[in-house]
Amino acid sequence: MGATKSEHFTEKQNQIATLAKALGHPARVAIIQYLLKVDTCICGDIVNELPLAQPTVSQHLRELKSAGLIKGNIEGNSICYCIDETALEIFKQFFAHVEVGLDEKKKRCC
Amino acid sequence: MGATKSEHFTEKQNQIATLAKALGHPARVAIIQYLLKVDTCICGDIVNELPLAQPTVSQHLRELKSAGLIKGNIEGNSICYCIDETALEIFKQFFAHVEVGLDEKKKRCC
DNA sequence: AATCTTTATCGTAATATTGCAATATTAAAA
DNA sequence: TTTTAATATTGCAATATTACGATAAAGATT
Repeated sequence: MGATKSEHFTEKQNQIATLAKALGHPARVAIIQYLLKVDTCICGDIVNELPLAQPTVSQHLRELKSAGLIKGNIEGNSICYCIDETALEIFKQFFAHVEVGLDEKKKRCC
Repeated sequence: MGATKSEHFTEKQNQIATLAKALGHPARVAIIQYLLKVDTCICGDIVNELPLAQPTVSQHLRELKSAGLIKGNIEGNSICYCIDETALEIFKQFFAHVEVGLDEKKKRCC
């Protein structure tokens, strides 16, 4: 026990959950917001921006990357991280579905 | 160590992270989808729908509720759970900001 | 080549999450 | 009022996450 039973859920449900989970930490929200704000996106800048140690930030970046929310390009010495729009598209699509579902629900019980 | 350092982040960042974290499990995604699909929303139905034991589902419902994504109304013997649209509104707003941010970013490096 | 800079990885401690059996709670039904 | 039905809570084991110091890796600079 303790491990999520992903195999019992649909691929789509797991996909949304993975994306949401990746965004489920304030540091990772902050990273996404920072990447949106600045024009350049060097990893070191992110480390300086966040109130966390470098290895911790590196770990958060890896999680965002493995979830597909960001991508990283090696640029000489340093690494350039950017938002990956495809993941955001999936997210957006899910919320669009939610919206439609809510509109179609006539009977509101709560 | 081990605990998230929420105090170092903005209220907004923590709010988004909390919502995303609540959605960061396939069972909880499935619950939201189920609530959108059905007209009635009795807790027992959710338990039957999910491949998890009743206490586990109850726990997931509590997490969704404490994050503000759903609300529960006592209805006689049973409990009626529904989606709370205000939380979804916050989420939607965040993604709208992301969208704007992406559009304004001219320099794409990755 | 030696050093510096930048980022990743390892190891590990603290804490949180997931899942469920057992049990409690509360309201309906008999 | 006993029984049944529906949810919640407790307690606990397994696993995952968070954070960071120490260290590694790899390109840049001198």
